[in-house]
Amino acid sequence: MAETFYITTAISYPNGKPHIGHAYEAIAADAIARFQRAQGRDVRLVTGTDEHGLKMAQTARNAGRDTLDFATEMSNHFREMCARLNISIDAFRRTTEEAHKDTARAVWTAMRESGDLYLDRYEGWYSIRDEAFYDESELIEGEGGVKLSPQGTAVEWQVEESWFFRLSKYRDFLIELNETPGFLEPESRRNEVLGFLKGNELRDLSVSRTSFDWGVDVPDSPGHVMYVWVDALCTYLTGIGFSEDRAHFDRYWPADLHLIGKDIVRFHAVYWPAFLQSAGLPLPKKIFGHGFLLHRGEKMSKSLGNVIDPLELADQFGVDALRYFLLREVSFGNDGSYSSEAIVTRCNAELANSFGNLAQRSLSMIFKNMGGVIRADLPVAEADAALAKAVADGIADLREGFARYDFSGGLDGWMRAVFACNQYVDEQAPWTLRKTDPARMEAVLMTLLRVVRDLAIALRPVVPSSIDRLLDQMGVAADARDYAALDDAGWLAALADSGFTLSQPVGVFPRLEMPATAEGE
RNA sequence: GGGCCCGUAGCUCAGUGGUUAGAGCUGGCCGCUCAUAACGGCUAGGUCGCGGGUUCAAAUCCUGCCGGGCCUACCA
Repeated sequence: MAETFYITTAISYPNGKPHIGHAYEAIAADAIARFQRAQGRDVRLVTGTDEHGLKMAQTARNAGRDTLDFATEMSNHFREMCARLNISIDAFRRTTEEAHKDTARAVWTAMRESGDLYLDRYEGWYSIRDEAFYDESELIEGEGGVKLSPQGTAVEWQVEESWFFRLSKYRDFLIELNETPGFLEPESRRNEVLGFLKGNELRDLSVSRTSFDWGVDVPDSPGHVMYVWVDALCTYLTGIGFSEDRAHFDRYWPADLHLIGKDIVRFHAVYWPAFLQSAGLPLPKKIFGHGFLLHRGEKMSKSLGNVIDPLELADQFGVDALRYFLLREVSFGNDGSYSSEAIVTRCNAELANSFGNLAQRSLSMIFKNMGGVIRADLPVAEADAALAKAVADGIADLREGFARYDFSGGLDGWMRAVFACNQYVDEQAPWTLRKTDPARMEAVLMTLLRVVRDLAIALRPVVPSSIDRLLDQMGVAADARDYAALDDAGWLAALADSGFTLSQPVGVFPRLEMPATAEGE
């Protein structure tokens, strides 16, 4: 049986439509999932929405809506985004599902049985907006001496009974865990978490609320609902059938990767492992906190009016162009910047001009000069072997890069291979060979067919639907497009024997129009 | 207040002690014409944020400062 690979995105709080950050994370997760499938792994990709909490209940009430109805509508925006962006999710789970509540309760009960939960009183300044308590010292002063949270939201003094989790008990465990190479990446995030863990006595965590009821009921504790993070993080367990299909769960847990934004690293690298350890469950193998996308170098915010709907970008430039751009342009783990011009420039230069045109010119020459006939029996010249080597090296670079979540680096290696192909076309000049040495021309064109096919297969996790349209035209079988196919030296002979011939090719990476006026200034 | 990360060509970035600091894009020149006015070659362009220091040698190590981002704290 194939080795498994379980990856999750963050579980989004759907208090608005998904923004480009959600799209970015989903696309990265999907590229990883498709890459691992291409490597032969048995992959599960899970995402979902975290729909509990006072904010959701209040927003629904203010809109005069039933809370669950409202949450469903908002959640569907996220589900639709995944569909639109071609995110190959195996499950989309909502925290409002009964199966998920069963998961969260089971984890709670296990933590309680470990003696890590106790009932106490929580008093403090509470911000409804942030759903968080703040220490007196954290508050800032607003106009007229009003106390505000560090985020500038209103706070009120609240006293409530609360369950607490003995986080303090896990400090040494968490330090050791986060010091483990590879557990938390990138390095800068790991430094931060270790600084937090080593620099402070960990306070026990308040993990239940009594001030509202829109949440998962705490077992045997009427009036309490679970704290957001106990609830939401358990979605990673729900997603592979924790409370529905234990064999399936056991096959995929622990997760190979929780892909998250840098803003929620602490919940994943500190609270989550402590919860799991307490509940007697294995820990995820890796947490990766990616950076944020900036619009023209500026943070997105509603007040700046530069919030861009990712689906509009997908409509304007195409899903695959958006996917390619985000993975290629941004150094994964760092913040990145995007703009319409950057998308158009990058995609035109690399997808349309360099690779798309390479494919198009190669297939077109085979169609016109060989009648589209495939031949695998032609002699291989030194230049052909050298090109094959260059392409194999570029693909190896891509695979090594992607295995480390270095997408931009991996794609850089892939591009070098594309450049080598275009140089080869120029040097061999098959349009000249057509008159001087037609047999050699055929060998050159078949060499190009081979390398285009390999480059396409390598890139497929990034731009799957475009590549499939290309490989369809090339007669490459739908079940021979993973990385194992790269090692199949006999594919061209098999294709030739099948009698397949190329038709007039149709380009799959069109040049993009530069917007007349820059978007979202 | 403490800590972490970043600041390298117009743009996006690589380069963490050692020859004249690199790549792609953009600009200029030349070539080619199979191809999506695409491709190839050549070329231009940098006080490596700023100032000190260590070293035979620093973009690379140390220190101070400036700018940006982030984490954190019973600063008043």
